Amino acid sequence: MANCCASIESGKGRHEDGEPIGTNAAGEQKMDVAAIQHLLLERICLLKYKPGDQLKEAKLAREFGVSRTPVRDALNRISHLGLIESRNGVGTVVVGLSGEQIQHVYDVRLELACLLGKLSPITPTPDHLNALEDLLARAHIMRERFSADDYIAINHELNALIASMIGNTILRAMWLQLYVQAASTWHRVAETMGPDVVDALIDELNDLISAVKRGDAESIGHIQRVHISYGYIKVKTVFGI
Amino acid sequence: MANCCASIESGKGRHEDGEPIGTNAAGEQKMDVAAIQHLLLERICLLKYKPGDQLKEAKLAREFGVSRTPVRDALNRISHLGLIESRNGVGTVVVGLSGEQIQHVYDVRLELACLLGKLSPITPTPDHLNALEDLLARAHIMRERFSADDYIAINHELNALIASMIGNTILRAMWLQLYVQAASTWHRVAETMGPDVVDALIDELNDLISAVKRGDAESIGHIQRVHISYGYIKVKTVFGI
DNA sequence: GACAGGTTAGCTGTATGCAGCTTACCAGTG
DNA sequence: CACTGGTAAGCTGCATACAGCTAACCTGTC
Repeated sequence: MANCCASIESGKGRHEDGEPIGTNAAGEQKMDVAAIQHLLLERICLLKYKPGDQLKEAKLAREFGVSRTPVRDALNRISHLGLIESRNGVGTVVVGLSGEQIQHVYDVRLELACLLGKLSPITPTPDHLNALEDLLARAHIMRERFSADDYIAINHELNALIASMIGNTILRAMWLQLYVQAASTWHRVAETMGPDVVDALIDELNDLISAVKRGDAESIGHIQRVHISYGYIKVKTVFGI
Repeated sequence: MANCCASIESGKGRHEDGEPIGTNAAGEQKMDVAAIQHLLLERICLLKYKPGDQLKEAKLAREFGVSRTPVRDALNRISHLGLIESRNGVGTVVVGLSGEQIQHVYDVRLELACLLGKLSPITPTPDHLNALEDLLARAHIMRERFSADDYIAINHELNALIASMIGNTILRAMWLQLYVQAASTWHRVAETMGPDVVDALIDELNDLISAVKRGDAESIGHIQRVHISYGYIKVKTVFGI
């Protein structure tokens, strides 16, 4: 889970990869395209790759123990999200969405949240409840001692949990897509905000747990909407929109 | 526009492509990945490729005058739509969405339609009006003498026109994605329905023209919603949902 | 004639070499 | 010292050969 040896070079510091920096060269097992795709997206969401970072096909290929082809395939499959951009002769860079695009993403997320409970929601199971309470416990721990990485991880898992309650497969796919598009921005904002965001997260988790206990799937979307709106305001402040 | 020599083999008839059937071998100019991607999607929407058809990378590569690599890239970039499926050793086939998936697509489309006028719509220009009136004229001509291909083409262009009035780029992308996902199904239904659908299309175009003349961007989404609902009912009848 | 098993054709997945394009770097000149 | 021009390194885009897999076909047998 805690993969700390991302194959990446940040911004300016072009320090000529001298082969084995942190990557245990032959230690990685072969991954297929789907796994690579998932991993790359996760690294973008979790800020292991930040806007401006350069994703080099050859280096990723070495890390994953495959050739450039599967890596290229994975990059192509996530290209439609607008989070990476490949330019011939230059490289493939992670791009941050423009202020306008962020606004568009959030505007749509606010509207889609209301649909979560409307379009064939999945009734939460005890597993869902347990997962939520686990996240709440972790959030409480973090309240004592803030960690941006932990906050990001909890937020990430929470989103996956919410998505698993969306019965409409198309809506779920869009929900996940919008999350991915917003995640990098929001997490960078949350980093700068510090512990303040934890309280909001705890409030949200408490609301969600309460709704799940009542079996009130309808409310989950609206709780999400509140949380998204909260994040939107913070994002707007930082970006001066 | 009227490209009638699609590189494709339908269903069973595996008639051993003997090189030059209808494809002017070297006549095609080189296309880049984006163009190939656009063309493939259009062919799926316009029923040049129907569910069950096999898209062979090598054959497409020959048609477009490139190697398999750009074709594979294009296929990868549209794979997230769920309209094609590649299986090792078998081939890449066009897949029709399941009944449930169609339902999900239409349920979301109905909701998104209401947002068209809500999230930063673009005020229609005289160009939009002219385009709509052109489509209406073509629809009236088709009323005399029905042509499934013409109906499909008009519907296709209309959708692009509507999309061009969506200011929120994210919403526009989703709108286009949902159209592509629904297009193949709806157009196959429309084929079987025959001339009946033309009257509905004319009604819709008249409503849209009226709204555009009033400068009523808000209404466009709701007119779309009515039209989508009309199609949904027909689709449900055919698919017995 | 029906059926079982091997064989073969053909497809996608992968690896790899080459071409084209950018950019950083460095030497030469004012 | 500032600036310009050339050069080289490195990246993605593309082409191609090969490996692995699947399914259809054909032959031999009962």
